[in-house]
Amino acid sequence: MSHSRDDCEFLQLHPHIVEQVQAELPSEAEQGELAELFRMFADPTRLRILTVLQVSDMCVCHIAEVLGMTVSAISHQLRLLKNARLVTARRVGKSVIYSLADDHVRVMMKNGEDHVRE
Amino acid sequence: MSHSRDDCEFLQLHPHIVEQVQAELPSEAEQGELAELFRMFADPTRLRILTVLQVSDMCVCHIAEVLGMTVSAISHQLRLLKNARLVTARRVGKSVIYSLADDHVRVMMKNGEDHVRE
DNA sequence: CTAATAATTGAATGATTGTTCAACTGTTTG
DNA sequence: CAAACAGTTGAACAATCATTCAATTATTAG
Repeated sequence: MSHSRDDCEFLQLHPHIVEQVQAELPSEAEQGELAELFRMFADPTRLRILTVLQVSDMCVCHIAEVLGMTVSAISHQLRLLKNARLVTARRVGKSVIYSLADDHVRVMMKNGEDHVRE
Repeated sequence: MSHSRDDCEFLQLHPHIVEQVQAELPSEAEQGELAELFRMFADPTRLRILTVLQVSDMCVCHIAEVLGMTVSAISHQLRLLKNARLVTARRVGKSVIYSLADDHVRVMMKNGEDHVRE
């Protein structure tokens, strides 16, 4: 590190602020989980899948058709969304129908949209 | 594509569902902006920076110290957060003090935390 | 049982990205 | 002015990741 701790003059005026703030921070494990959750919404394809499922439950085949992508690509992303408990799957005959896991997903997306609209 | 549109029997029962759902979807530009917003929260370091700034405005030097990372690494991430209008910067002497841009950031994070806690 | 449809999976590939390092710009102090 | 501090920036590197392709599982129809 070219900047070591003692380089900062400001720190000498507030010698305890670093420890104080550190004490208030959530654990790294919690932050990691939170980052993983946001990461699910951070990819355009996953976001579009979630948007589609807000309109209607759908089989993989339909989702792929709506988004103009391969079934394989969609299936890979659905697996991530399912592992993150953002969607659930139920089998109906040969098809597997995916749904949003709960309303929290809608809230998260609505919140993001509000911020984008400034 | 190994699965073409006409392969799906379900589609023949609901021939217009794809077009109906497509018509309700937001534009790709909107979805892209939304994904970019979520991407800012999707990295542990950026998330920790935002958490630190929730406790107190801080100079780059302090943030680096609290998180145990180099000033350079923090500065790179702060640039992304500033471009996304999630933080603002003001110069005070030799230091640059960073702050959360607005309360929307807090809302977004609180929402994510609620979902992580199930 | 065989053929066809629906979906999943693993490996490979190309693109993106977070951190490091070194060089650089601003600001203050002597 | 020169020296020191605070922060920024660009290139390079390693790691992560989304998509493709091919092979495979599961279900249904003939």
